[in-house]
Amino acid sequence: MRIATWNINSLRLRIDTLRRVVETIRPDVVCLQETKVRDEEFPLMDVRALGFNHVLYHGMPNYNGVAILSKAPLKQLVTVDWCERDDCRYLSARLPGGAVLHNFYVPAGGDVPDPEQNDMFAHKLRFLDEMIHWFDGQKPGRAILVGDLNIAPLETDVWSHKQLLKVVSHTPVEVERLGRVMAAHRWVDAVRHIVPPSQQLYSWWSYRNRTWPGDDRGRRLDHVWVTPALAGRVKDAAVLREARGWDRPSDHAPVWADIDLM
DNA sequence: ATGGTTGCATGGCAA
Repeated sequence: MRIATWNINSLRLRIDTLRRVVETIRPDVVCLQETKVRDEEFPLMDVRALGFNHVLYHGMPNYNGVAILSKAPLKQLVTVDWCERDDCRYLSARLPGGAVLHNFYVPAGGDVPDPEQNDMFAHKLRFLDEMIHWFDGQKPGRAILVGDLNIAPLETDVWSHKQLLKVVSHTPVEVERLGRVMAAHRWVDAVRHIVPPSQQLYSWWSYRNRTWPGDDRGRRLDHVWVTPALAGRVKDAAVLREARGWDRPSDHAPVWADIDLM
């Protein structure tokens, strides 16, 4: 099964780009973040026309919003409100074969990496703490976690480790928290299982760097993880980097992995 | 050090 994750930055604006992503990657399941559409206005017919007849979505006006698009039937699982607010950052489903799929949109955290000064950064850390406790209380089993985690954990996940140590997304406090989320459920980084950690790999490039891909100042914020039971079943994975160079792109590129779930 | 761009929705906020 090929599973893709993409922060689309407005589903309605980029439905044609989604079609191009689907034609290029040919995924069985697509997990979206930042759909930016309330449920009443979700473009269900357009999504079905792309071949996804089984669709879960959870959206709100203006911000956030997640969706899971699938060719095969899904079973929707209980939803969770993170940090006591329903701000549409999470959906989960059971896939054919029984594996659980989690789709996350972790808060970006604002600009100042200090929870005392910046409520958005405090929210990000609290969200990660809740993920730690949530996964700590569950048996790993067969599960897949994807999404925009808004953290680039490895030195090779950013264009300059040294220059980003104090930049939100790559600060030691966030990387340490994300490491504890991984440890809580013994998550394995499926993409780094395929692309060696020695190799630079990014999935996001700021809109503010107008020269893409010239200086290639990217970060790997989007992830696919699997539990140990599935680690040996990850057959391939990549970032669709070229999508960042398409007309009117999202600032994130899609990330996908092939996982043998049978 | 600062400002740079985008989307949603029409002012300013979050990314």
